[in-house]
Amino acid sequence: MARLGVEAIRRQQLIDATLKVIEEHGFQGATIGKIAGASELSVGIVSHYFGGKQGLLEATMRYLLSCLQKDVAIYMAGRPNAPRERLLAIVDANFSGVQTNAQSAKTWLAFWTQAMHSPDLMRLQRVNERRLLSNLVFYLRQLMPTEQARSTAQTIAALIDGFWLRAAMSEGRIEPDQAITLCKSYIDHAIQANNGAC
Amino acid sequence: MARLGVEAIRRQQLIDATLKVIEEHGFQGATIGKIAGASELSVGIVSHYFGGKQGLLEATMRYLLSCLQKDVAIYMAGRPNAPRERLLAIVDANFSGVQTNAQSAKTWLAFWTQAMHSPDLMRLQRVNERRLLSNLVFYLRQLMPTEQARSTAQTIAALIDGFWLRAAMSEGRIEPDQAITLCKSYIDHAIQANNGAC
DNA sequence: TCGTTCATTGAACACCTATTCAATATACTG
DNA sequence: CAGTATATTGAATAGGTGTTCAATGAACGA
Repeated sequence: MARLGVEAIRRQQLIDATLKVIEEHGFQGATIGKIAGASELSVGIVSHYFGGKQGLLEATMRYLLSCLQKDVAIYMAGRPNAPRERLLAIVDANFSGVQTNAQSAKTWLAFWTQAMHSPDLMRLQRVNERRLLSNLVFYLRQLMPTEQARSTAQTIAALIDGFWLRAAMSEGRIEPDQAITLCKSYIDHAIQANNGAC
Repeated sequence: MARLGVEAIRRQQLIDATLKVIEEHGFQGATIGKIAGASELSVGIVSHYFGGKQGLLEATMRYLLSCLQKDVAIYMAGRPNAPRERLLAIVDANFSGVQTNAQSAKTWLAFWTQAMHSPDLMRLQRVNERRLLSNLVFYLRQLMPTEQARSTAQTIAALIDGFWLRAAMSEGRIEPDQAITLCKSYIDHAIQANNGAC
């Protein structure tokens, strides 16, 4: 085995196991013992690579955020460079996680809840939120006045979060297609309202 | 002391203490010991009146839901009986909790998270969700076609949840006024779009 | 006043969790 | 093949949690 790669492999093993256990047993039921069992490693390895449970949870959230960021990049790369197309790509990317894994919404919600009492997690969450907002504002400003762009961005962000929340609550029977359709519908309405149409 | 009223008083004491402790220490940090301390009662009383910690948490969520329902009734009573007014009242009611207590959003989020792994809490959450949706659809149908009313209701519901989530995350620096304004703005846009205006 | 019922207490208990660290296994080096 | 460093283990530990229940306190009726 590649000696230098062991650490990276083990870390990812543990992060994957953490996601799996949270999905299955919830945030509260995600114990070191269960995570170690799911990763087929020992309980001691968590402290060795992450300094403790908290470190593993932070790393797991960081991983989820990086996946989201990567999805945004991918969806944008596959579309023409026009403001409206960029906005729709952002919506698609933000719901791609729901499509691939219905349970992942639960994990996000668990992290959000945990973040309120953990400054480190909260900071991560804030960075992600600001990135989404500034992304939205950037493209909306090319379609409407700055002030209105800001309001519309806030509304789109709330809409995305709201549909995620509903997806998490609906226990598998989610319809991300509907959420995407409604989000895009709102975006087009907001654009048309400023296009001087009529 | 009124002998027959003791039970009701104690139950409310414990529910109030639960809300206070969750606000302060989060859902995970809300232990029987802390709740008992905050209520100035003993740890044994929880099992006596609620059968255990889980029972107390369910009763607390039930209490929050009943408060929300009461708020909706109050805000509706204070406005004229017109579809648009009713819709705006629903928005106001759903954000009244944030205004009075910035931290209560955290408690809601904690309950949502908990609900995913507790069938009883999930059932309560579903009932509440359906009530909000059917309420919205009822009034929207008087302003637009049924199909569009359904979509708009879904969007409004997601918008409300999304702004609640952002309120919970923003750690006190929330601006419910802005959330209310944006929700109402969306409602008016949706109504005008179907009014054949232009 | 005494006896009875209801309300409340909180120490004792059993259970669970994260962390630690000496022992062991594994993989590289000379 | 030693020898050394690294990687991994998992039993032992310490701390914390919810629940129980015998004992105590308070209020009421006869």
